[in-house]
Amino acid sequence: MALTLVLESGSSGPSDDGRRREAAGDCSRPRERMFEKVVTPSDVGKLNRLVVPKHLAEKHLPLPLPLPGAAGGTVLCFHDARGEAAWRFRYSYWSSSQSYVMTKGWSRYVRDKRLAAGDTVSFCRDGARLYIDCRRRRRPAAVVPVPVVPPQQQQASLQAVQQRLVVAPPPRSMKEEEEEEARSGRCLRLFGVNLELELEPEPLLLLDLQL
Amino acid sequence: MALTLVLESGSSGPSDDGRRREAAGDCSRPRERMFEKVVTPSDVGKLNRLVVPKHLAEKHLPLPLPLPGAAGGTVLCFHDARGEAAWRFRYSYWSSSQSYVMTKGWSRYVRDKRLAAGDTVSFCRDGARLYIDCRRRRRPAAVVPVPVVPPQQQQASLQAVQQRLVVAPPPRSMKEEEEEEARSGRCLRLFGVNLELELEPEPLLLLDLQL
DNA sequence: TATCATACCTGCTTA
DNA sequence: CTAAGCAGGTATGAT
Repeated sequence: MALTLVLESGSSGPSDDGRRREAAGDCSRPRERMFEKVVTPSDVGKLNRLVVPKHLAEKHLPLPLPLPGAAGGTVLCFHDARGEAAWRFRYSYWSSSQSYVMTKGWSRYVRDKRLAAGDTVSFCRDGARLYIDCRRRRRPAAVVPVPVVPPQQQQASLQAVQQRLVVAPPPRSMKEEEEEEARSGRCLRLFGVNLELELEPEPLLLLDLQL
Repeated sequence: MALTLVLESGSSGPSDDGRRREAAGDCSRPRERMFEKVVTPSDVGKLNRLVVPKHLAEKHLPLPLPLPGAAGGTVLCFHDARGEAAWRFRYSYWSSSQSYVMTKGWSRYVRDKRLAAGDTVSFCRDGARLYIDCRRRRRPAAVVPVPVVPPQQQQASLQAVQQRLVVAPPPRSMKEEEEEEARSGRCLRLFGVNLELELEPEPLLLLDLQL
């Protein structure tokens, strides 16, 4: 269950491009931007693979060996936008479907980042170093305008909204997830609730509340 | 639909081990018993492979070459419990899943023996000679005790029971199936009904009635 | 083109 | 909690 809260941002005017990208998880810090993809349901589903559009793959990524089996393909190592973690994906060409795919390791990324259809993954490079990052799409959930209220009343407002929600089964390790989210900067912990964070073109603060 | 009939055995005292094993399809005639496996749906399905539990494989079977492709694996030749037929299976180690498998040839065995999930395959050896045998699982159907009745009343009893059963769709070739079953000694044709045969530790005659 | 066979892969499950 | 085993898959070449 997801709910989008729209709060008026305290900042005035359009935010600068760099800060917005940073908060949105776009990998603009590394030098060379390669490509992005808005992931499909298949990319984040049970097929455990990401299809890399052919023209992008051939333009930006090293050619994987077209051999079948373990001899074929390549293992690509991507760094997190913060350079902390490394993600290893098997990268192959599937001759049957004439397409380039990330296979092994991809499903873990989907799970760890809780990637959903419509989200965007972006690939960058800094010399030989590869980077991956992702950002949430704007959810098509109902937008609930929340009036700006004094801080002492905010908790009460959130609780009122929460009471209208059905709580989904909790993830395996709540603590782990919260910590990961907090570190990634894509989640804001507020009033004991993890809030997903997105910045819009408009000077709004969009909070995706995942319960 | 399956029904288990329990009849008191005419023989007195515990039956001798050899005869019981023989009737159950266990390969006790060859000297050294290796291991058994209750086959899973995957083992008899379209994956065309039998997973050999690792500890059993490493204890009893020769180490297959761990190379991929035709260079890897071994071909193992198994004799029927009667020593008549020989079954050749490719035996490999799949490093990706860390498991030992019988591949090529296995699906033919499944088909020829009409092996189903829950059935048991047993592997034995007599020196260098390898044996394979299988037996039907005991169906998890309700056990219906049938009192011992004079032979002239038995047919009537069975018919009375049959009337309470729902008849499942017939197998592909009934005649072929009956002949195969009769030859294998794993089925007893009685009153025009094929009965699967198992012997229990108790001096009971257990009949699995498959309708 | 359909089917089979090999070799990959992965989420559960459990010790 | 972690790691390993394995049941159940997919991908793709061979036939």
